[in-house]
Amino acid sequence: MTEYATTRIQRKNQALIFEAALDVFSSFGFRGATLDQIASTAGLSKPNLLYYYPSKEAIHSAVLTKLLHTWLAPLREIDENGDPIEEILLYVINKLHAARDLPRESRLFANEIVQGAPRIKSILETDLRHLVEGKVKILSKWIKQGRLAKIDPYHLIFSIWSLTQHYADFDVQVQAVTGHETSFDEAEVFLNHLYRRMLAP
Amino acid sequence: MTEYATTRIQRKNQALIFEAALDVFSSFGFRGATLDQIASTAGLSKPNLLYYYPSKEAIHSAVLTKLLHTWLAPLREIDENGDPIEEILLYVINKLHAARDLPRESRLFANEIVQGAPRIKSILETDLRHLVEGKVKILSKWIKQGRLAKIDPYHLIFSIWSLTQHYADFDVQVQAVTGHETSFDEAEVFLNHLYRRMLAP
DNA sequence: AAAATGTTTGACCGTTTGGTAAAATTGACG
DNA sequence: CGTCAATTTTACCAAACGGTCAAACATTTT
Repeated sequence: MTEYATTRIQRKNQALIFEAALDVFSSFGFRGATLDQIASTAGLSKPNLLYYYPSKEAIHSAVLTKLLHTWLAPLREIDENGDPIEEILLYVINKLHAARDLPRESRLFANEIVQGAPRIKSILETDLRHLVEGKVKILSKWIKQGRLAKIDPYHLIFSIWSLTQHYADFDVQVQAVTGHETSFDEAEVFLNHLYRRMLAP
Repeated sequence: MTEYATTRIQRKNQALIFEAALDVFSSFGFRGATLDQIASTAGLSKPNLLYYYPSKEAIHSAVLTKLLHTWLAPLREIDENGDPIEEILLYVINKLHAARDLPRESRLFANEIVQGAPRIKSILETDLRHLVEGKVKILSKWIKQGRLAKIDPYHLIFSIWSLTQHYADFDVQVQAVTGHETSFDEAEVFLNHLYRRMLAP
């Protein structure tokens, strides 16, 4: 580790740690996760874990920052030149699929944010805020052009986040209430109806 | 405490503990909360706290079960004999106001559920499930009568939960993105538009 | 006021937790 | 193969944690 290049072993173990940390942090939150748990999930000893990352905070921070980009990717794809309703619906469906395919990532952020986002608040206030601002401008333009219903664009984005991530973050509740595995197909039909109806100018 | 009647001091301290526990558990989750923190928030010593409740689990459980009823009250109010859309919108607005006025309660459950609801799963699978089942029947009837758009009633209820609780549970994110205190008035306008549009038959 | 009951506290305990030090082991490479 | 760096392990530490106990203090009851 004194050199700058990463060795084969480093790459392997960092990948193991990343997977394990994502698993454990997303299941139990920062405080609820323990280094022993992450270490044993990764198949390493605790001191070996701390050979790669200096602290629990460092692991958590590394996982969060690495995933933030992935997590925000669908929003970036909203295209100013596309059809307003189809662009938004594409975003909705992409987010829904992300909730289905990446539930750990969703819960990782949910855990962090529901507890006040102490470790990523600054990122939310800068990167996320700027990204949203840019997309809000596009949405506002579409509304002004009469191509979209007159709705608050911020709340539109919040609604997409909450409706899609709900299926990942509160999956236990969804399953407890319905009595069966969450049907993302049903959810897709529902959200499709909801957004087409509400967005029509 | 050997008698069954509660004394003046017991009532006072139990109220203090309840408030403190709600504060701390809703902010940090079960694992993240500590007895010392709850005790000092309540203005009591830790052994004194444990004089009233036998364990941390017991405090958490007491708070959860006591609040569950309050938390589910708005759903109970959906009236079979009312106007479908107005009944649902009343529920939406009631839930939104609950998110505004009782954010700690919202986060308490959010924290619990996002981590797999280990301590209330059985309640979700029985009480909550039965309650929702009853309301789903009403919604289904309304749909069959053509008084409501053809949507999945389960997902309709999930959508209301997620859209309203989002403003309490992910408030830091909402504030980080908008740059100002959450406007529940704006949210109300938005949700009113959303549900009227999507529910119209 | 004395007795009985209810309440509070300080001192303490065992376990878990995040983290460290140094020795032992493994791997890379001329 | 030998050497040096990279990796892993064993043993350990201090702090924080949930919880206990017996003694001290209040309050109510007789």
